[in-house]
Amino acid sequence: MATRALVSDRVFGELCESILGGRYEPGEKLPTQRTLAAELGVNMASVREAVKRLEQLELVEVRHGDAMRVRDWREHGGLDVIGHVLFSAAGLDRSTLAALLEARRLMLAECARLAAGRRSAGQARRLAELAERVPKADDAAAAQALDFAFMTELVEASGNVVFVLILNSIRRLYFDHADLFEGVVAEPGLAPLYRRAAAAIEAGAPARAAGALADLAALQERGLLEATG
Amino acid sequence: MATRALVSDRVFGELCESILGGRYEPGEKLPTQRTLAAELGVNMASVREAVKRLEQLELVEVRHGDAMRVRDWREHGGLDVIGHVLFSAAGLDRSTLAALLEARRLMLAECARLAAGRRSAGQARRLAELAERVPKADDAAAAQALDFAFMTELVEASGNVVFVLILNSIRRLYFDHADLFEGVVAEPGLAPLYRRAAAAIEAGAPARAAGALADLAALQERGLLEATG
DNA sequence: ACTCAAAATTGTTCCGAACACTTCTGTAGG
DNA sequence: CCTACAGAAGTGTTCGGAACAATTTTGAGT
Repeated sequence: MATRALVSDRVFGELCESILGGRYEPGEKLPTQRTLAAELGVNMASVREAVKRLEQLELVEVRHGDAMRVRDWREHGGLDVIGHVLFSAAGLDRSTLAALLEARRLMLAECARLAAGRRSAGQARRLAELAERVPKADDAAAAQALDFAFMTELVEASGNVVFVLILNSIRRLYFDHADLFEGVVAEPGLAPLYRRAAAAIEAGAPARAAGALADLAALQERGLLEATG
Repeated sequence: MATRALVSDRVFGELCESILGGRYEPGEKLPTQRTLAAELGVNMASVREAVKRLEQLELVEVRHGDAMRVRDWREHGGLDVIGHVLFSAAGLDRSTLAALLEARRLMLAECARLAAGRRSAGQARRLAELAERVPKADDAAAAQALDFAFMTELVEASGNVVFVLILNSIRRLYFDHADLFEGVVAEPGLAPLYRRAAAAIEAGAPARAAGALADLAALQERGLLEATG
């Protein structure tokens, strides 16, 4: 039984789209909370809960006694905003997708470089195992899950918590819209690259590890951009 | 006139510390909203607003009809969580700071590489200008502001919106705790590196640009870690 | 034209109630 | 004895209204 969507979530979604969709200029006043509640036919408390989330994302600025104002997400928004600009009402934004994949590729390559110097024995073993299992996955969903498990282990092995958190932000997009990301595992020729990466990390060869990950991610990138284009 | 802290902000802060401070195991039930409201002596609506922010950060999972449960921030938390783990109640976490600076260095180097191939004429000019102005800053605060302006322009020139958003997440730490980050501009010998970086980007030399930024960031990193150690 | 107090506007917090969903419990039926 | 189901209990969700606090606007008085 699909539980009914929360009222505050609906309000959040509407405001999010209005702001990210450019229906408000940065600095422009938002309608008052009372007005929003009346227009949307909901209680003011629900509006406030939605506003608190927008405030957490730094999409709006609220000042007691004054109006709420929208902020320039490109200037103040954090990484968690990316999902909302990738999938706006207008559909998938391909230039944002390209940027996302490029950033992913560069960061994973750097993580591989770090991992080659820091990975524990267990991490090296698990990476090797996952590299073998990814190509053997039954369907796209399983392959995606294994691919992400591989990347998660890789980033974990880099020993840098910041990259871990960045990957977490990306993971949400990956799984919330799994169908759109099937392309990352669709390309043939990926299997040897997983193995090359795992081997280089186990061998403690930073440059080779980074190269392998860059190649792997670039191939996934190509496949995905073609699939969605 | 410092406006009094909001009730929901106070609740948010307390819960945030409890969760990030490890006072709850991942998956453990949180007290009920009614209980929290009673214990903290506040209204339930204020608790809910705080919870919505925690939910946005994916620090808690709320299920209608069931209890609220804390999530493992290391597994689900996005980049925006970093600030709360860097500055917990126990003070500044130096290992997290080291990770942050390392990730910053690697990403800025990659941004410089991209920028060398994509920067507009105006961006190249502004980078060169900022490179000249940074060393001439009157005090630490001004130097920090110029340093960040330089990095902002650099990331902007990389043409990748994901890196822009990541930098935004980092900027908050930078400015909300400006005193702790004075070290980034304290090191002598930074001035020529800014110029080298700007020149390489203007010349369209990716490898040189990446190298210059890596050196620059590494020097800042050293200065900051020494200053806070 | 300027100053300052009052009014209007807007966000903030509170209270109490009703509703919706999940889990627990105890009873009836097998 | 065990299962299945209805009811009770527990918890999050939404609502309506009221009072409070901070800012902005207004207007009277100088």
